[in-house]
Amino acid sequence: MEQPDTRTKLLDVAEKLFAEKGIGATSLRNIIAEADVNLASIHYHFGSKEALVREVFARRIKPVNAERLQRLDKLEESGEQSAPELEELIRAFIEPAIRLKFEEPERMKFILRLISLLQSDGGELRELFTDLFEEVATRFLAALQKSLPHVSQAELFWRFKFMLGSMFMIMSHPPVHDVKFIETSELDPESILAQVIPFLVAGFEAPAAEN
Amino acid sequence: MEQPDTRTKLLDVAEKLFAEKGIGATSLRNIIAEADVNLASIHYHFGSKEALVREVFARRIKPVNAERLQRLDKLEESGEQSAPELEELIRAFIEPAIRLKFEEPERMKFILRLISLLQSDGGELRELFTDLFEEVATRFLAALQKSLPHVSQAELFWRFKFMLGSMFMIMSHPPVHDVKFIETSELDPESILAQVIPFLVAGFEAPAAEN
DNA sequence: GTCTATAGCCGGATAGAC
DNA sequence: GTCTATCCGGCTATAGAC
Repeated sequence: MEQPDTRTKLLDVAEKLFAEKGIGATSLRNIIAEADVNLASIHYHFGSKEALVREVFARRIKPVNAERLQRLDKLEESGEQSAPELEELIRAFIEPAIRLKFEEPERMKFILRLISLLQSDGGELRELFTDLFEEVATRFLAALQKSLPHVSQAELFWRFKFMLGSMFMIMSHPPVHDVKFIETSELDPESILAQVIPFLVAGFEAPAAEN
Repeated sequence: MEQPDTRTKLLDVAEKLFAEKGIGATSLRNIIAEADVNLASIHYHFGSKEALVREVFARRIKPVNAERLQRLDKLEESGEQSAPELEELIRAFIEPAIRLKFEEPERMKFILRLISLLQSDGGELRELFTDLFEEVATRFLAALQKSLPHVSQAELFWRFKFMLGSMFMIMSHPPVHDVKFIETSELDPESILAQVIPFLVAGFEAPAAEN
């Protein structure tokens, strides 16, 4: 059994604690206690708490976004002239995150909660969110526009945001202390995809508002 | 010009700073500095930081949820035997929050960002979220079920969560430091409702997944 | 690369005068 | 109800031995 090095252990523990307690509420001391390493090692490996936070996110998000772009590339290649199908686009965006969440729970169970936290953050974390997602958002918005030419740019923008909202709700499910007013339902990726994809396809295809 | 009392001033400033910097990152000292009151006054009026946080949320959320329930009551009365229309139900849920956000921006501009923060919180704040929303969620889920008898309970639950996700995205719009990859579009409540309602109606009515 | 020790600051909370 | 003064613990960061 390979022992993770200190740097990896720090990232793992930080990720877990950030997801459980929030970033601001997690101190470096909390992290080094649970990782069973020395306080100074965080500064040695990352330089500061802020740099640690950035690395916690980047380590997980970059591969997921790379997969999204790769799938988008494939869709755009194979279609060539005709625009990719809406459902395939949505799936290319949603599925990499969902599959990771449920199929590699040990690796991903914390970070996906954290991303929705990033989104609603009002502070400096927001900038990090933009850095990490700008390319994916731009490319997918353009592809969606080609598949839905009758939807105005403003509408498409909102529908894309609503899609993000649905994804964040999935990502932060189940709540750490489970919400009482709902029954926790199926948690395998297939069921969840089967729930969210038809919902989003119907939403994207909804008739335009007559503004 | 009526001067707000200390208690109100504290709630206002706390709300603003929580939304801007996050709750964990906002200290009581930040708050009393901007409110220009004494440090001890927070403990005098609220007892602790945690109690202040609870009150910041409750003050804003309770009236919105009361309005939602009132509108739901009316829909259920007037329909009597037949179930209320789906679009009306969605509107009764979404509209009170949206209208407040855009029509009373001074009063509501901070708290609505905060609520989406509550939702993605993994810690004790989650409990507060449940306390504040349990009744509304239960009542609306039941009403939606009656209007959509062919949708299974599990599906309805997810679609309800997706609706919350869309609402949170609206609430946290625009991001404090605006995201670069999107153009900020229309910000009046009518346009936004005209975007979100058709999206959600279509999503709720989407054909069931063939699991 | 890892550790101890500590600097120096900021946090929430409270006692007690007014 | 408001204020000052203060307790005491936790925080990030760094210096310097090994």
